[in-house]
Amino acid sequence: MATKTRTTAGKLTSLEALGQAAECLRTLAHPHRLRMIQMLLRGKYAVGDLAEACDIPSHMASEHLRLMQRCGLLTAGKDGRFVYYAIEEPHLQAIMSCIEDRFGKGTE
Amino acid sequence: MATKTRTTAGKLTSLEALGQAAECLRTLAHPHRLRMIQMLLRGKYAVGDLAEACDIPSHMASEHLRLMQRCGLLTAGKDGRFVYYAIEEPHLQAIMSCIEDRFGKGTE
DNA sequence: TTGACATATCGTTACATTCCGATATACTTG
DNA sequence: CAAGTATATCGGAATGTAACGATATGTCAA
Repeated sequence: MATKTRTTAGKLTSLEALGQAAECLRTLAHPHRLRMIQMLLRGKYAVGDLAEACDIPSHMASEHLRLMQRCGLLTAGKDGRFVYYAIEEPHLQAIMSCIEDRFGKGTE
Repeated sequence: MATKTRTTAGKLTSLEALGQAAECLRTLAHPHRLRMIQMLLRGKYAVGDLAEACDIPSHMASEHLRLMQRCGLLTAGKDGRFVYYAIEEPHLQAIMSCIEDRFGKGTE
């Protein structure tokens, strides 16, 4: 067997916990969902606004938002006939910063 | 249509770029691959070590590592009959910190 | 060269996800 | 109440992904 070179030790996160993390990351890993998160990190938008920004029908936006809500990434709140989702997971800002740093914030 | 409340403005990342980001995140989003990355952030391990830590056959570890290499997350280097993968994407440390912060580093 | 080991690739099967049209619910206004 | 709008849910078709056994390549040591 090969050489194990321990440097910074410390316990590893359990595979079970990593499974939960993987579930969140998989939910995050969709271009339309990423755009919705990027928008919600910056302002307040209803489902229809997010759908329009992604160029998809609003019933599909609704499903994407539901998935993210189920993972605890977002929360939902009604205002009249509009539904506003908001960022719940605080680490989303850091992760989005990584993405913007690597893939660009949009050509100014 | 609903009210758009612009707060912090700035251009949005293109859907194309977000598609690439989503591809990377999808590759990341697997418990065994997350464990491999967590280990490689801390030390040097060969394929067999990573496979053993994930309790999977080494040919499957090899495939996971290949996927991560294709996304530019890892690089590979041979040493004799061993192959050592190493972190290439610098943001992996920040993302793993988010995961450890939310899901735990392992019970001490 | 032979045998043992480390890693990689191939082909298949089972399962999950995405997308879409159709339909349903909820709220507002006339 | 009826009509219009915003959002949500359902069912199926197409596609993608994970896991596995079998097999292949490459390296070392005798």
